[in-house]
Amino acid sequence: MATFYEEHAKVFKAFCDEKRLRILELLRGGEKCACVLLEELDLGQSGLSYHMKILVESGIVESRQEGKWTHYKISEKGSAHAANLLKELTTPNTVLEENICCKK
Amino acid sequence: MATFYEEHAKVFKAFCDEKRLRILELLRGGEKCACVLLEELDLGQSGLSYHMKILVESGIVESRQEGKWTHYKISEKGSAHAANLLKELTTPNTVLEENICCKK
DNA sequence: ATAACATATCAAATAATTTTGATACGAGGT
DNA sequence: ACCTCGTATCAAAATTATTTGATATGTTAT
Repeated sequence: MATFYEEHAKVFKAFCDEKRLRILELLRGGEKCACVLLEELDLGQSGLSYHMKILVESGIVESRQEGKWTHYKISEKGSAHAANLLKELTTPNTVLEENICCKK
Repeated sequence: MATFYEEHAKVFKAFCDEKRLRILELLRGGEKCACVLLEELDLGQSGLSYHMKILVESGIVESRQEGKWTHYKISEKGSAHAANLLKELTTPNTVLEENICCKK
């Protein structure tokens, strides 16, 4: 199917998984480095890395490298984009098409 | 993991799948019955039913029975709830915790 | 250069989701 | 009551996502 469905789906993947929701909850408290997230979560190192990649690709989280550490935080821009997208996806189209259907 | 992560994840599952995004797009044009959706989509009858169930359970779509037909439309209430939730999940917590981390 | 550490990537195993076809259920028409 | 039609449910197969452990990459310190 067309590529922008994929793009949109990717954004919301951030919110579709319990582990990722937990991570976002932690990041609501401010920027955190991977080592801190690891301590708080029931996840192995590679598992965390996997989820962080999905979060970053969704645009909801941004990462910043500082020496050997990677810091993550919620992206305001990404969050705003997701919010706009959600609104768009659930708002009636301007085109007023009448649904003649199930004639009976 | 705790049950309200599941609840939240369920809401956004609506937007995580390309087929469902396509369905929502169709529903943006107004209420549609399953038979119409079936014509427009590359999906079998039971497949459509499967996705509609997920959409309804997310709260984003509501269904209405009319004789043997089921009509679906986007739920304003459900959409608003999702929008609020998204905002909540991406807005900094009030608690100003400082992250002493990676001391170096 | 080497060692130690933080994180990323890979591949295999496991689990969850989606698709598909068969069947069941409920409503309307005869 | 019986048949037909629209939709839902079920179970099996196919696909995709997640977890796990091993290894690779890049950074800093010695």
